[in-house]
Amino acid sequence: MKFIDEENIDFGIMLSKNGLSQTSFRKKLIKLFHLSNSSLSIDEVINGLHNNVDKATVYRALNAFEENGLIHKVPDKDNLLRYALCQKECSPTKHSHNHAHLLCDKCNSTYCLNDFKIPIENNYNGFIVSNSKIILEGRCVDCQ
Amino acid sequence: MKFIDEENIDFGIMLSKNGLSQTSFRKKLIKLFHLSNSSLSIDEVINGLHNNVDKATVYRALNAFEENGLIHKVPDKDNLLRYALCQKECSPTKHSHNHAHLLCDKCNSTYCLNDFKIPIENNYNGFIVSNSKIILEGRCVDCQ
DNA sequence: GTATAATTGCAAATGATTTGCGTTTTTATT
DNA sequence: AATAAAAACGCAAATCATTTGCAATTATAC
Repeated sequence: MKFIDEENIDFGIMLSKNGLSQTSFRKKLIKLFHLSNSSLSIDEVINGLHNNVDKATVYRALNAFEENGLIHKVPDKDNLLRYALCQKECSPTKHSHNHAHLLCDKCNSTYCLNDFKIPIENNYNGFIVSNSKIILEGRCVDCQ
Repeated sequence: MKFIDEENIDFGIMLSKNGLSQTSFRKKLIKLFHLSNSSLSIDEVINGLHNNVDKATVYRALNAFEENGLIHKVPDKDNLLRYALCQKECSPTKHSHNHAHLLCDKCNSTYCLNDFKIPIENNYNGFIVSNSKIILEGRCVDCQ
């Protein structure tokens, strides 16, 4: 449950700020993510947008959103991509997702564990870490 | 670098112990993983097996190995699957990969951080965690 | 050894994601 | 607010990793 009043967000301006064109489709798309409190699969995105939308357009928009730091990808248990809003600290040039995702292996719901801080170093024996993906698989409350 | 003397391992018996048939192909395949100290992509597997092998057969064997707890899958930065040997504590019924993978985003080399113990709980607000995937992306020593 | 079950190899199917391209919408400029 | 340039859209077709069907071969169990 998010406690942001979505009514007060101007999604068009949000898109512009991130270097993306304001189209009615993309405004609906970014709003959909803000209304959802977990990640979305392609099909969930398409179902969430009542009107009939073209998958290629959705994929292109999702990739544009990702390249511009608005969303990021999370693979589910079958390695299919899901998409989730980025944290505030993301920017077009640097994605930082140093937080865990809880992924239900039954219903595929995803939740961000924003307060879960993993003690990750920058350097492991000379390997330089620039990004981390932590996925905790299991069962959500509804699926146990 | 692994310090196991691969000459002393009977890969046929290893397969049988894990409920897999001993075929000459599968013995070569499990040996290839033991000789490698990182994860392998499909193409790396096929190149590693001199003889010409059928991709479908490789995929089937890899899936069988995974179902029987010998290997597990790690997605690379493009979400393509790579395959890596399981730790000792894996069994056919339960995969436990509570360790991190270092994944070079240039050359796709993968390394296990076996001594990296992440403080993961069993339960986050009612979500029951049964498995964790931690992927640290960055640059390996050779690619910096 | 022989029968049953599993694996192999080949070709074809599947399914998610991407691409080409002509049309429409947005952005930047006057 | 008109217009030219750039980006996005929508449709169909292409791509590419992975899976599946099936007949032939090999392994396992009795």
